[in-house]
Amino acid sequence: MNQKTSKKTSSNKSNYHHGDLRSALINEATQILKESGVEGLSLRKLADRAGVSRTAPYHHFKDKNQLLCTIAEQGFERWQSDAELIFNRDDISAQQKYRVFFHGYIQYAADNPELYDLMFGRTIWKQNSATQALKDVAFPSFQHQVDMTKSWQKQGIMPSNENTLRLSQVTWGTMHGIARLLIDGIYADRTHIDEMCDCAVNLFTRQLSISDEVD
Amino acid sequence: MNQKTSKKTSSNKSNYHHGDLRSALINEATQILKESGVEGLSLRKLADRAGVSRTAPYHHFKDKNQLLCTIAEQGFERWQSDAELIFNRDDISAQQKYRVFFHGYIQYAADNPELYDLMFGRTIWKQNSATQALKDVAFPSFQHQVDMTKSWQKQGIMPSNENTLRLSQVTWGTMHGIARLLIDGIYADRTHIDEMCDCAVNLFTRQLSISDEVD
DNA sequence: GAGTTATCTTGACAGTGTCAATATAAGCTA
DNA sequence: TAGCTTATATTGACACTGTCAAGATAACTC
Repeated sequence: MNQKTSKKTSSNKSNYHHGDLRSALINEATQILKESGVEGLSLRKLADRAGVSRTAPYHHFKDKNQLLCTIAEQGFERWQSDAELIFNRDDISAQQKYRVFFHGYIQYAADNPELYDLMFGRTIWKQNSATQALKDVAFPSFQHQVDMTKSWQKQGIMPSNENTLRLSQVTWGTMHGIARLLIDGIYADRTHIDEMCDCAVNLFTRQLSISDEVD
Repeated sequence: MNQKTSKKTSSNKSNYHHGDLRSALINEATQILKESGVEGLSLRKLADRAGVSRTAPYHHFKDKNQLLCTIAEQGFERWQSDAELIFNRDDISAQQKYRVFFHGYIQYAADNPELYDLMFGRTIWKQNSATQALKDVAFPSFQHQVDMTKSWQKQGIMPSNENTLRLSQVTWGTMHGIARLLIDGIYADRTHIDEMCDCAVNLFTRQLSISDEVD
């Protein structure tokens, strides 16, 4: 399929109007992002790929930031549905669930490095440029992590003597840190991801049977 | 001091040659970085601030990346000397040293957010653009973390049943993750830094007196 | 069929990194 | 001191970037 001619069924009168430019832009942008990161995603290249002029995207997104936020939104939604699947499993113990969740988080980041960078990176958050729509998806996702931590503490999987908020910040921080070191190219070797995750989970959940029994 | 006139003692014949442009550029660039991050650091603005033409910096740095690597180098050197001070203390126990080290790491990141981002961020590492000089400072710094972990295990501060490399990756990952969440604007509230650090240190070093005694 | 609105276009501007060609002056050698 | 070499700085240019303003086109509404 080439861009200029087959917008609508090829013999159509005109393609001055694209028809479904907004979603075409999102798809194309997600693709470019995957290929070359935020740095490689320019609106002009994007417009070109979609077969429209440079400024056409501005009729669907206020600016580049708004487009990026929209893509990040989708990233959160996808991760959240992945996580749901894990939490809803009833074939494994709660402790195993935590382990799978941890692995799943890192795997999601490793599988979608550029998307993860967009979701949690400074491009959006540092300059405080998250749209309301993005916040509405992201904040509950953060909160969910806290809720789950509380539940893991209650179930005796995590130490109950630590403050829940601090504990969830630390455990999330660990996942985030490992993810970042991986996707930013500092841990080059990805074959040890699983071992790293296991090690972390061991540290957070070990020895509970000895000294941190549920009350 | 203003830029154009007081390059050399003010009544000097000419200022076609700056005299010490290289270090002037590094200083000015470090300042701009601190104020507005990598995104806000342009070579043209930098040259302007230093009172030279746009392309003058290219006689001292091959390109923008090389300048950034030089600044990152200094960041590693400064952190390393900070860390040395901690490790050389003999007024506190080894376990307390680890706690101070952890807090110190996060504090360094929080105090120099943009520098930390440059040192450990994707700008340099993701595109594999670190200069040899930078690698020569950074890699030993990473390795040092592993060596210290081994020593902490031997001293019974950290669990000795975990693989040293994995353990150091996880503990470093945790520090890095907390640092990143802070400097990228995701943990807005910095008043809880100390509590977070304490929580993490507790998790990594707790209960050793019970079940993980040194052999 | 006329008018409104959504969509898309070209033109323009200021900003970026970086190359090539040129100018200046400092340093070295004879 | 004169002349040559080399380090340093300059202007001009190019290809990019995000984004605004003004105008063209076509779809939707009455």
